[in-house]
Amino acid sequence: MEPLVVITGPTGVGKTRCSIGYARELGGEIISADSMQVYKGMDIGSAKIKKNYMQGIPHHLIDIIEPTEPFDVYSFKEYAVRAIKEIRGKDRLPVMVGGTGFYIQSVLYDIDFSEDRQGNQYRDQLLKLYEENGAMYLHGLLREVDPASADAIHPNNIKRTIRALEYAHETGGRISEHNMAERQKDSVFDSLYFVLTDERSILYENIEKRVDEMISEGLVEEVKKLMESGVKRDMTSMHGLGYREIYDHLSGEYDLERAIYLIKLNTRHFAKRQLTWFRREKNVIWVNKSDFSHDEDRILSFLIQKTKEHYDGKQYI
RNA sequence: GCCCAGUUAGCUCAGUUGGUAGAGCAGCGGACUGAAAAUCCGCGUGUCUCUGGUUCGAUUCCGGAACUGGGCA
Repeated sequence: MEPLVVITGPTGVGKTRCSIGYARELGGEIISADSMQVYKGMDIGSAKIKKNYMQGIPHHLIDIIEPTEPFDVYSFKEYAVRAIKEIRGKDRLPVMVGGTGFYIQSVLYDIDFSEDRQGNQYRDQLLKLYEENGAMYLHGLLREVDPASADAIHPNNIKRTIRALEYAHETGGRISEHNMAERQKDSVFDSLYFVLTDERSILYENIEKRVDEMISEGLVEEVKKLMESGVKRDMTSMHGLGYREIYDHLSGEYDLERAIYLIKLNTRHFAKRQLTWFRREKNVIWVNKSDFSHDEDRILSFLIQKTKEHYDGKQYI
């Protein structure tokens, strides 16, 4: 099996900083596992690493598409698998760094998303049905084709209801059965999964600080520019934290102070959700920064030591 | 100094005709397999400021104190 290191954790914990030293020490290249850093022109709000901080370490999957384009796990997986092959071709160590747990999972477990899709006609049709008849109606449709999914998905969760219906429509099968099968899979890589974390209160303080920094670095200007270049509120890129709140502020929904409050709040909620996700992942190595007195060097040597133990005797590093 | 009003969850407040209390937000927990920084679900965490009194029983009624806000001096 091919090696793959994952360095993840809640937003603002310091993944990016940590990853540079790590990759440098082990001859690695970084694959960003981040749903927003793929977009060009979205630098400040996505906390994208600056070129001069990369220290020559190659970074993949950053700035690969326009903010007007859609992006999803399926695309991510395709790009990521290609990048891993390329890195292994150079006999270097792929290090996946980022906070999008779902994206990491798709690669690690080689989740099958079936064929590429042409357009969203059926999805739009379902959305219309929902708008006209409500959530219960849509959920009722799901119950007809896939009762197990109907039991598992709350009627209010329109997105997942639509996806389950879409799956049935496209494949003729049931997504509940598909999911169950996918869940049985083991990692297809010889992987090492690190989750950086910290005490909740420190995490939240970091988030607040970081949001203030983003504002003073010009987040509002960045969003203004995106709006001028034709980015719309319902595009995937505008689902990004910080972007949507500033977008709404610039559209006159509320003042900047309120926008900043909301960014901080929503980012805290997000960090919490990330932790819930990682708690569920199997075989992860938790690295609580408080256990290392926040000493970056100690944390780095711990990661490196763990890596050497894990890949001991193998050629990767 | 005097006169009002207030003091209940982390915050803003509701309420109990006397039987130890509940909303919103915050917070916490969870789900997630083609939007995932998305989407959705669940959970009250409390010396009812303190202190006497009346009462079987006081967060609630009465007295006093403290603090906060406003007014008059």
